[in-house]
Amino acid sequence: MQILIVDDHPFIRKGLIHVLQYELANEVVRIDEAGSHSEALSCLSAASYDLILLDVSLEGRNGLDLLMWIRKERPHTPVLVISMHPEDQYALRAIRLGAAGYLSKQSAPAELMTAITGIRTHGRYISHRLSLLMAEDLGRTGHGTVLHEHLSNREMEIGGMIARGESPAEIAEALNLSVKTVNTYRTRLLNKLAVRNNVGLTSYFIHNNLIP
Amino acid sequence: MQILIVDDHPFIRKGLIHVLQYELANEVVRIDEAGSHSEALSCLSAASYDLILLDVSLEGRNGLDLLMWIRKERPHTPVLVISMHPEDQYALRAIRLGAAGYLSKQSAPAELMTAITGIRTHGRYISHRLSLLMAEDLGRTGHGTVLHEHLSNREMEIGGMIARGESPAEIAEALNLSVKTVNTYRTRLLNKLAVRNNVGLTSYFIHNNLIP
DNA sequence: TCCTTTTGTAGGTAATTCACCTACACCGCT
DNA sequence: AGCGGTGTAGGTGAATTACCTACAAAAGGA
Repeated sequence: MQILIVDDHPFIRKGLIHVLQYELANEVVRIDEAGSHSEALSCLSAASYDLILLDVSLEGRNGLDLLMWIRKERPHTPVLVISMHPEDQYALRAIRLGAAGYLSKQSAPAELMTAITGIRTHGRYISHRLSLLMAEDLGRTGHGTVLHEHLSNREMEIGGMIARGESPAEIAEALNLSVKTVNTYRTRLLNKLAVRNNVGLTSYFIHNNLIP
Repeated sequence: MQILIVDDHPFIRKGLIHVLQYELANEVVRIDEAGSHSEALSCLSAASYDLILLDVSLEGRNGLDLLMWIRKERPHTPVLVISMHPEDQYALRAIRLGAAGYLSKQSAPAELMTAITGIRTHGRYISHRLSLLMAEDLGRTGHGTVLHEHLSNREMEIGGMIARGESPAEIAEALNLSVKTVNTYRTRLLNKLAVRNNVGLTSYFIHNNLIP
């Protein structure tokens, strides 16, 4: 069994490895680690995996686009998304993007194994809480009570960066976009969240726990 | 050697334990884990420790008040603060509150050992980056305990208005000042609070309950 | 499937704001 | 008498914001 762990926190990687090695002691397991988007890409091009554990909050920006990449390029490799946010809107996004499961870092190590077993047998692992979230989400289709559910992934990503204090120029640089484009997203965010400026945006993101 | 790890992410706890056990293999080490404020308190009342590893971002943002408690009740137990934020304002706060060191979760596991050795020999571990931050901070704010303690009334007032989303022009209008003056206050606020822009200012005001 | 909306991208232009610097009166300390 | 912090404000150039337009690709609905 070959597993790839993508997370920019070395200690979390070690923790995951620790648990995996302990729990899968009776199997031949090879675990690779990637601490960044680009490391992940080189691992993926060099080897194939039976499972990828992916942290969505890679290096300040969104790991979801790595998930998208994986889903497109390696559609048969299951991805278990791990997040430091409590089970929340990221979970739904991840699942919609084709993640095989979603686990919060608050989870007990035992749940990791449940998730892995679930993925190996049914190809999916949906925690109880997550299924509730999904049901709720289905029931709400459309007229969202929560403004930010209508944000696209890109908007969410850029919103987070703005709310973390990065300047338009920095964001454009980091994402290889034009400053103009960043500004367009910003405008759309302000509209969708019904706020007037970056300050309102930041309040929104903080109060809704959209940023760490 | 007795170590207490306080972190609400089980995987980070496992990762830390993994590294510690590996690195301190030739010593007798006992490691306790606490996943919350209250678990930490019960560990602390039941045993004494040679070192505490503390995550500042415990659920309700209040890892720092656990630090305060420890400093008051167990002044001789060194606390190494660990955070998922990159080395930033939290670092300074933690150090001011008496932490023996500060480590970000992005750090390499090796740095954990450097930190622990530093703490055991000199009682402190200050990374290079952190020392730069501290110098910068001293040069800027003197020896303030709480950054916003040194805000004048006018600065506080205008800071609040900015953090509530009012534009410079509106503030000037409301207070019968020149936009230029508002801008001067803003600049002074950014310096005193050690933030880069209105977004940082807003985070500061929100997280410090300076606005309703 | 066809039509509409959303999303991702980006250009233009003008208004605002930001960054950084200077200035100066006043107030409270030492 | 002087020093540092506060309240006030001007100047200048850089950056950001505001508001528009545009268009291809994807998604979604009828």
